[in-house]
Amino acid sequence: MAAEAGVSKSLVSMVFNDDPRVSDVRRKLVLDAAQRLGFSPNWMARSLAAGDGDFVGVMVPDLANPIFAEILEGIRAELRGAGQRTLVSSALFTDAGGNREFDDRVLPVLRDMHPSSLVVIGSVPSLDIVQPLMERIPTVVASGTADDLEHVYVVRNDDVIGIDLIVDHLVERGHRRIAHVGGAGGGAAVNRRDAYEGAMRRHRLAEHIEIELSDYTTERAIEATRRLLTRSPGDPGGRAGAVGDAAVRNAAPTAAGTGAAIGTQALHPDDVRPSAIENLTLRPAGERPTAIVAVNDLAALGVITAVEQLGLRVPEDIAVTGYDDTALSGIDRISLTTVDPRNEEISHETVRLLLDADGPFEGHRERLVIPRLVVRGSTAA
Amino acid sequence: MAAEAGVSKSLVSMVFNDDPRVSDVRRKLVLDAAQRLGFSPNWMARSLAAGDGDFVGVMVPDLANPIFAEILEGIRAELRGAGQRTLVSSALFTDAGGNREFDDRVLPVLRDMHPSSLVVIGSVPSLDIVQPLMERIPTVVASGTADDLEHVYVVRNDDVIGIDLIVDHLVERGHRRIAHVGGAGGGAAVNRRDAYEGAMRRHRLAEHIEIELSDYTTERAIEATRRLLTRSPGDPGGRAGAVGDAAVRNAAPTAAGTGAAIGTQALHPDDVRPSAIENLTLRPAGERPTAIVAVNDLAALGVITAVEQLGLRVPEDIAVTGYDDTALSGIDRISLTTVDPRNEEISHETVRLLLDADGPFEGHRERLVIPRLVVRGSTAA
DNA sequence: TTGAAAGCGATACCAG
DNA sequence: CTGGTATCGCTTTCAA
Repeated sequence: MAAEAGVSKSLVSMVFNDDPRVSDVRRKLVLDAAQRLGFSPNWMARSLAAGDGDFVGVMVPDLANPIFAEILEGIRAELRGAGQRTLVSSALFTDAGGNREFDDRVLPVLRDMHPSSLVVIGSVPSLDIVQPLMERIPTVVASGTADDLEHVYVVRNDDVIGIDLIVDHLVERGHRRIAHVGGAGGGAAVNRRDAYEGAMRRHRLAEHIEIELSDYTTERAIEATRRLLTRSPGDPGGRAGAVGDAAVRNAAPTAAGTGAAIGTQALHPDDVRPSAIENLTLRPAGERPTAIVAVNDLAALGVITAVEQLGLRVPEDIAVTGYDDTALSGIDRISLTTVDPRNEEISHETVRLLLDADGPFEGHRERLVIPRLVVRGSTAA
Repeated sequence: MAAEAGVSKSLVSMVFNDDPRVSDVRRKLVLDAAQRLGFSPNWMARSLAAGDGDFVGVMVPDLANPIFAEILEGIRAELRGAGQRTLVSSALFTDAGGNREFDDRVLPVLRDMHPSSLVVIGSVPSLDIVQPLMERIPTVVASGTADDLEHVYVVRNDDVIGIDLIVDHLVERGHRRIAHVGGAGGGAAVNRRDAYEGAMRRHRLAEHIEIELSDYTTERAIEATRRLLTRSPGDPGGRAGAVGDAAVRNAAPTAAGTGAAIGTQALHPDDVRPSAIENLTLRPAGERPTAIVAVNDLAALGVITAVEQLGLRVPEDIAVTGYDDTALSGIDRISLTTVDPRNEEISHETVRLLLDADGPFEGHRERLVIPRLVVRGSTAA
């Protein structure tokens, strides 16, 4: 290559590194020769020698989750716009039990490639495995949590505001017995559950707080909703036993209880339709909730499914809300009232932070994006 | 590191490469020292020196598409099970116009990393950019097409069988005027359209062949269905003018016509609900199709939406089928009859081929997976 | 078996 | 601007 251009190795290197000290003549000489030979500098060698991969590493936990995919594409687009090279790595995998784990064969690769900064999408289990990396380069967690983690910036939507919008909306529509399906599965679930309780108290509806544990999946939400709305024959009056101003019932121990499956997408409700459904007795209309706030859209789908399988109608008998404003909720047949977490804004802020930063972040910071209520048919008057 | 263990550099290298020639004593010596120092060989340097990255590169076109995500996860799981390191790279991006293009900043990186084999998920535009790579290492395209491309193995479901299953099923249910929405957008669309025509002919229903052009998106399918089922006031009798045994009407030139958006997921039908819907007149019941075969599930969703917006019912007035058996179709509220392309099988075959191969493939081969019909409510009797 | 030396394909620094 | 040399962190060949 150096020979073809009739120049020195160093000059070639300088040209490809946009060194301002090379003359236009020489530059063209080198570039032309490169064109002729189809040469482009070996990225590995460069990265090895320079100690900087010159790219943004993006770690995404679960590509099957449309929310993460959406944020990912947003970030990639922004980064591209900023002239940054982006390498996506799914160093995470889901094992047989549905748990999410690091692939420790892939992680070292990412480290050795020397990303100049790091984006983690979603809450990752045991983020501390990437800790050494985060201490060296600017890292931001987009749409996830990273409690107490130093040197990390978190950009996410404000779940408290989002849930407030939902509850306010339902109360405005006249609902008082508003229940929550969610709370399990880590990540935003806890925030949303707390926000639900807070909003209910704010509206002086503390006595109607009712939480049925479910994670982000449609299946668990179906089960939770069934528990919420029925009373098994052998359990007469069981619902009346709630103590204090909050009735929290725990799910039977399932795989979901083991901190599994953050936002896993698994939508086949067919699989869980129980033949035992006739054995279940509905709670009386005057006692059961008239509205259910689901932790996310996928769970809301489960809620709707369960409600209808129990012979009730949405929204006439029970209003349902989701969270995330996934493509799902916009479908006519679903038409789900939900919260738009403004993922574009999250992507945008994430990239902005990354580009502004040089060197790792100091301390732990959070940037909260204001979400937006999207009213649809599932809460129609 | 070599110092810590009190051995030479080469010995360390040999240990980490599982060279059988090192003594157990020395091996333990090195491994212990590595443990103490938290050392692991630099992957880049190794790859640079050895000229082999020792990993499978996976290129995925569009992470927003749940089908690709599903196949990707399947492949990753299989590869992991086989002890292979997998690096996912989305060297593709979607530009402002919705077109899918290669990110030529990322591609060289993948090349320089020396993947030992390559998986391309979905049909990639201008696959020839990766050609030099494919000629060097075994490459298989999973669930996509790669016409005439040498040195490439293709694993995909058999669209002809899939569509045959669909049409057979509809005919069995008594349908005769069966239309098709699809044909545009590249990839499998053409196969499915041809298969539709073939199946119709086989059933002696050639005179009822009716194809309304749409790509894989919900939006285009809504538009196509509207065209299919209505006759605008200014176009009286226009439908009767079809010549020959096949009536193919072209979509008005839209962005979709430019070969854009293969399988893009964009499900917000809200955006396209036209105020002009009242101006449209339905084709008479005895003339319009009683069943619509959509090119995929996303499009089927559009078909359902359009049908219902026009005041017709699914399946009573018009039966609808999809393709792909995405999570969507399993939802109670949707309950779409569709074809399961058996993505697990595709993932499995893909990995098997990859592992069996050493060196690039000779010629161009295809492995067809037999799909499966999934009957649901959208074609209920 | 082991260890020393020569690359892999660049960058970085230095004197010219 | 040049050209030579050291370096990045490892593999590989080859003598000992």
